[in-house]
Amino acid sequence: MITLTEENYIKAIYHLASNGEKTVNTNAIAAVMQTKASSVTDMIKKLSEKSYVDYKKYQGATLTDDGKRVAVNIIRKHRLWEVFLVEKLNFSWDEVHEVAEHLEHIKSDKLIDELDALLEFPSHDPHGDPIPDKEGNFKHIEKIMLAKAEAGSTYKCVGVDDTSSKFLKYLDSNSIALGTIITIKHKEPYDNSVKIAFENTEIVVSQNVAKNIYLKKV
Amino acid sequence: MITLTEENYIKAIYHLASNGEKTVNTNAIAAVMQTKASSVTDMIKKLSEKSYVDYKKYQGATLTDDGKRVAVNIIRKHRLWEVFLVEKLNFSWDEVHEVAEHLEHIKSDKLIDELDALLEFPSHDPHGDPIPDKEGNFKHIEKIMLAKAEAGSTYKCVGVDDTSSKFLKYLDSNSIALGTIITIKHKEPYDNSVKIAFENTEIVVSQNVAKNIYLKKV
DNA sequence: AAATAATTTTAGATTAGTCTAAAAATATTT
DNA sequence: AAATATTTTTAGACTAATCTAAAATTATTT
Ligand SMILES: [Mn+2]
Ligand SMILES: [Mn+2]
Ligand SMILES: [Mn+2]
Ligand SMILES: [Mn+2]
Repeated sequence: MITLTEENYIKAIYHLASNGEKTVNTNAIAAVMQTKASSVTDMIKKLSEKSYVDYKKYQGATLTDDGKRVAVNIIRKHRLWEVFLVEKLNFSWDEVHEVAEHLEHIKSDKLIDELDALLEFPSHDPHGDPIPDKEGNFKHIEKIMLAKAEAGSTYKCVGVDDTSSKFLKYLDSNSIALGTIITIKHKEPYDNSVKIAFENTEIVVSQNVAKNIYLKKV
Repeated sequence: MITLTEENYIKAIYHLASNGEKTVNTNAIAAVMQTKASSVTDMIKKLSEKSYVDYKKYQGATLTDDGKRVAVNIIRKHRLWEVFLVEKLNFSWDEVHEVAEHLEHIKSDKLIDELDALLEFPSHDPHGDPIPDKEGNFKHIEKIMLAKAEAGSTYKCVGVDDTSSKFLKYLDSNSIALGTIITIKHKEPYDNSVKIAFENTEIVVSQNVAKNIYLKKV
C-alpha cells in the first residue's frame, strides 16, 4: 500500500531526475514539495525501506525500477485526467493542473483504462506532454525550443515547458496554442528575443518566453 | 478547511440520521466508519468545535445546517460520479460505489458543475437514489418497497436499498434492473416471499430481496 | 431502588507527516 | 590543507487519526 504523500514524493523525484542529472538531492525535493529538508530525509528513508528509491546518506536519492513504475503510472493518470478536463469538461489548459493533482491519486485500473478509451487513447496532454501507455512507454516526439529554432524556418507549436497559469494565459492572450504554425522571422542577438509570425500576426517574444515553447519542424 | 476523514464522518452521520431517528449515537457511527467508539468520540468533538455537529456528552450527535450542507454536497458528488462511471466509462452498477467513495472528495466546483452538465443534469444515480442539485435540493420520488406492493398491480423498478455488489449481481443474474416493469403475482404469507412477473419471466423473490427493491406504480 | 449491562468517554500510546534547532557531513574558498 | 559555507541528517516536538484498556455515565433488569 502506498500513500498519497509517498506518490507525490516519487513523482517529484522522477521529474527532478529527468530534468537533468540522475541522483536527486534533498533540497531540490524540498523545494518541489514545498517542505523542509528534514521532512524529505524522513520520507526518503521510508521510500528506501519500501524499495522505491535507492539511498545512501548524504548522497541523494534515485528511483528504483519499482519507483519509476509508480511515477510513470501517476504521470499517466495525471495527463489523462488533464485531457479529460479539457476535452469533456471545458476546462482551459491553465485550469487543469490543480485538479489533476488530486485526481491522479484515485486508484482504479478500470477507471483509468476506460478513461483512456473514452478519450480515444490520447498520445499527449493539453500542454504537449506525452502520455505513457499502460505499460509505461512514452511516445517520444522530436521537439526543439523556440529559442533554438532557425530564423526563416516554419514550425508547429507542440508543447510548453512552463505550465503555470500565468504563462499559459500569456500565450492565450497572444493566440498561441498547441498546433499553431509559427515562422521564425528574426532572432535579436542583443537580448535573445525572437520575432515570430503566425496567422497574419507578427509579435516579438522575450528569451524567457522563447525558452518555454516547444516546436516541431513542418 | 475540511479533511477527507471529517467529510466521511459527516456523511455517515447524515445517512444514519435520515435512516431513522434524529440524534446519532457513537456506536452506530463506529459501525459505519469501521472504527472504534473512542475514535468516534474524538472526531465528534472535533466536528463540534468546527460547528458541523451539535454534541452533548453521552447524548449523541446531530448535524448543524453547515454539517448538512457539507453532507449533501458530498452525496451530490458521489452520485454524479457514479452516473459518470456507468454512463461514460462502462462500469456496472455494482462496481461504481468504491471508486465514487474516493472521487467524491475531489474539491472543485467547476469540476462538479461541468460533470453535471456533461451528464445532462441527471436526477438519479445508478441505484435510483436522487442527486441533489447545486443548492442541495433533492427531487423526491414516490416509491414503495416491493415487499409492500399490492398483489395484482404493476410497477416500475425505480431503486434499490441494498447497494452491495452481491445484491446488485443477484438482480443482474435475474435480469432485474432500474426501469424493469414488474407485476406482483402472489404474496406468500408463509415466508413473505413474493412471486413477480416481468418480460415473459416469473420468479419468486425472498422477503429479504423484496425489502430491498423500490417500485413506483405505473 | 439496587444491581447489572450497555454505551460512551477519558487516558495514554502509536503512526504518518510535518516542523525547528542543532549536529554532522560534504563542498567550496582561501 | 584549513577555514568557511552549504547541505543533509538527527533529535525532539506537534497534529490528525487511530487504537486498547479503564473509568464514567446511562439504560435495563431484577
Ligand atoms: Mn499538470
Ligand atoms: Mn500537463
Ligand atoms: Mn454509492
Ligand atoms: Mn449510489
